[in-house]
Amino acid sequence: MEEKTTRPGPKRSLSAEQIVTTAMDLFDGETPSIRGVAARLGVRPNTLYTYLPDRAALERALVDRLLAEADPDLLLGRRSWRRRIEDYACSLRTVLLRRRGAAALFHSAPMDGPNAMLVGERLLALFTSAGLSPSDASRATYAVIVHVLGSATLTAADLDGHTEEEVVAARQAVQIDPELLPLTAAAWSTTATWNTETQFRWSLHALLDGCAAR
Amino acid sequence: MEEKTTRPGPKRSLSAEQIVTTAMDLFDGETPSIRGVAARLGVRPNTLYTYLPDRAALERALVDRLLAEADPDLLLGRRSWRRRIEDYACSLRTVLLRRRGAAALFHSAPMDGPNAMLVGERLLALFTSAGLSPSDASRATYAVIVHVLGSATLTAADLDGHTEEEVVAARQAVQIDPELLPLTAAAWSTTATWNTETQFRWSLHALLDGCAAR
DNA sequence: ACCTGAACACCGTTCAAGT
DNA sequence: ACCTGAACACCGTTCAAGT
Repeated sequence: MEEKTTRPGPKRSLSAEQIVTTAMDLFDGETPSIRGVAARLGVRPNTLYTYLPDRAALERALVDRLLAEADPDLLLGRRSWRRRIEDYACSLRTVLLRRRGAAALFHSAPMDGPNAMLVGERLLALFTSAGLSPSDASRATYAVIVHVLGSATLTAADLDGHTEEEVVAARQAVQIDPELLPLTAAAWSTTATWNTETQFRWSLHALLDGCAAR
Repeated sequence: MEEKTTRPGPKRSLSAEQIVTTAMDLFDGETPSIRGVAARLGVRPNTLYTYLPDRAALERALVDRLLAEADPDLLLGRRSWRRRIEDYACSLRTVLLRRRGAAALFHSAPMDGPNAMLVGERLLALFTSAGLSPSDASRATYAVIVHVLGSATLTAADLDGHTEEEVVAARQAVQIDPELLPLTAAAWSTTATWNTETQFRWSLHALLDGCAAR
């Protein structure tokens, strides 16, 4: 009677949770594949279909895990509403950059899991406390989500396993013809740092300024 | 002597341009595949490797075509700098939503083609005209790019072939428990419209406000 | 110089069969 | 109830061979 973990079923050697956990350890530049996860678990690919309807279900579960890994509690506490949003946003960015291929998941899987809803609720609370109407708070919430995911995805693609320093150095080395693209050439030292946390914070800051002004 | 199209080579039945053009017509929810493009051209998959080094090259070419299709000339003219940015941004969003699977391309392929550079230069000019320093103009440019691509990608995933109206109606129908998520429940009528052009314009507007305040 | 046949190492998914 | 063997319909890519 003590070994009933979730349901009576006794023969079950796996679980959906275990599959998702295994998949979380398999990020390496690609989204974990059904066959890859099965191989890691020492099982045939089609075995996973006992626990998951399809690959999309795995992806949705991974999305929710990643949101939790960034620690939604960073949205609580007594720091300013802006600080709390920035802290969670940076944490999520870090999580998505550490697990290569994680950012891309958010663009094929809907964010409707429990952690997504929790993060949404807390962002709404923060924007409401900043004086926004419920409707504007909702719009601001999505604006922040778009920024974090869009930025993390582009940066993940650009890093592609290299460090931030390497990528910035490589971009700095590019020569822009000042005849053809004068402004691009003039601003290139900044443009070379587009995929850094500094840029991420700058644009998030600008976005929050614009939202707060509503 | 009149049939030399680009180079002397006489036997060549294809060209990289033709391959990319064929791929442009093949968007349907997935990124066009090497094998799919080859089949459409009535040729074996490996034939394409005569013209393209790999799939990544095809994707980079498609990204630049899509940027051009949105019409970078919308960034010119005598409308206000904000209007011009919003017009091009909305146009690019429309292009990316019309060609299903197009938005996802931007997250695997670098934006370093001629049209990407042109769009960048023009955005820099607009932000400079708004009073930003070269460095801030560069940061604002990337913030806008992140917003447009992030937003278009999330919306493309959410639409998945359905119309905006259908998706909004489906989200409106979702019931949120006001005990568990009071703010989410209260703001749900707005949250249901996250993937609309109205939301897109709202958050772009907020972002531009924040950038202009620098 | 260009195109192909054949192969390699992958995918997600289905379905009938075994235990 | 769970797992598997075998198969299906796909991928991108390589390489030796044909023209």
